[in-house]
Amino acid sequence: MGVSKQQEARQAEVARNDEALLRAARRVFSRDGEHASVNAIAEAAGVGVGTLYRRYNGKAALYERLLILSNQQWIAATRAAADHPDPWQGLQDLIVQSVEYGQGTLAPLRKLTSVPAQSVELVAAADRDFTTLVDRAHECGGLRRDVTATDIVLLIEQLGRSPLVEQIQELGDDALDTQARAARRRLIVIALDGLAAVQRADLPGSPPSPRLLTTRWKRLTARGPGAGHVRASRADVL
Amino acid sequence: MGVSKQQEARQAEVARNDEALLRAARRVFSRDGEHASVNAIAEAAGVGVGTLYRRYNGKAALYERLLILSNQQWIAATRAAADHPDPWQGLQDLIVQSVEYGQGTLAPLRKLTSVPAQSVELVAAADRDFTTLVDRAHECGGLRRDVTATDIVLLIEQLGRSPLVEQIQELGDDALDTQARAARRRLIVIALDGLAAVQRADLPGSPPSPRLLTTRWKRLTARGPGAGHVRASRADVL
DNA sequence: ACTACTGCGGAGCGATTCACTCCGCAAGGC
DNA sequence: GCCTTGCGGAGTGAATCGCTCCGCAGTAGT
Repeated sequence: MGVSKQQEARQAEVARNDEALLRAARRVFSRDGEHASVNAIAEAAGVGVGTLYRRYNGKAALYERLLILSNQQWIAATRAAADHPDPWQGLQDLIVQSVEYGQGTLAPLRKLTSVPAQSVELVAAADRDFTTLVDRAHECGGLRRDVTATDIVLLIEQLGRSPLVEQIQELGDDALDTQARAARRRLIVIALDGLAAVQRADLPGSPPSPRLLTTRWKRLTARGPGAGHVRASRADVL
Repeated sequence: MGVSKQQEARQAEVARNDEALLRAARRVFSRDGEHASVNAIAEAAGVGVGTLYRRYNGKAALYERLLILSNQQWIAATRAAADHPDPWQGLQDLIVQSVEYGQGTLAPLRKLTSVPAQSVELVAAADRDFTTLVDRAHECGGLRRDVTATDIVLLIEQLGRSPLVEQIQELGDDALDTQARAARRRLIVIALDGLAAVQRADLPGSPPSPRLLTTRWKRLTARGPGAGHVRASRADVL
């Protein structure tokens, strides 16, 4: 019954694999929608498909697990926001947090599974809390009055999927990834400023490099020597 | 050589088919990215695949055509915006127009084809015009100073793909589609207000119906009688 | 009435990709 | 030496892919 240090290390590795799987699954499901394939998920997680199927009964089960986690995130985030002394600041934090988590990005896959009934009532309650929070943000003078809770939910969904971040993620360059996320953060702040009733703070970080618009068109796999030069241009795509 | 009225009517129908094809192709490519299939495009356009292949050599050729049209839209839009007497208003119009056109949404398919060289230089010139426009919008006091041209391009791409609009489009309900687009328009205005240096106008239209969040989960095809009732809930997906 | 022509839908083709199974391997415990 | 645990990925039939091609409907010409 004793648990050796090796066993602990092994279990830790298992847990890391599991987390990588869930993270990769969320990314691929979000990016590819109903066309997401288990092979793509396993590859993105850096594991074999066998590992995926040892933990989940199939694609639908994995998706359902992600749904539950996402619901939990929403419930926890609304609760935390409601506890914030300043409703408007609490709402802003909630928006940033939810956008960066990708709240709402799993939507197009609902054909895969039906609702996990275990959390549907909790989510409904969280939605009510959220509406209350929006009302309080109105009353405290922080949130502009012509914006509704529905507007904000739509805004979160709208910002959750970022073409820039998704495309740059495929390049696998961590530094670039950080830049892309920082660039999106600026967009979020712009939107938040659009939500504000009054004053305005500076945009965070330094301005995004225009290279962000071109670097992502680089090929993932360098081909033979001499053919590796690819002119990147926004004109490639639009 | 005389052209009869029937022939004219026939050609008009052909032209309508062609436009439906392009419109559907843009929608499907934008929604499904690299997983977009020609069958899906033809079905969305309401034509057979044969009709698609009579006009285009293949998927790549169709995509390339869309790229060229998109480039032309960008070139024309930047030119028009540069001609606007008020740079800030011209920029705002450009943003709204480009977002609703879906400028930037074809990006993930670049593997299909290489750049259509015919317009790459024109696009580069349009990009320069755009940067100039942003500078002028800064100088005239309309655009907040810490926002760059890159920020705005990213913003256009970010708002171009709308989960709400895409999902509701699949329902095929025109009235609902109009509502969804109006709701997105509000998000655009919120973002534009976040870009503004000073004052602020009211959000356009009436607030979006919360039903927008649930209606889109309805099944597309009603099943047998008695099984048609589907509880729609945001909890289904997040 | 008959033929020629045009634009069309979609059945069908081989090739590819899908979700999923299963087996051999590596590494530590006993 | 043998068992257990966790793993990667080749292999499976089924489904879907891009694309071709044929039969059909409607009109013009004779």
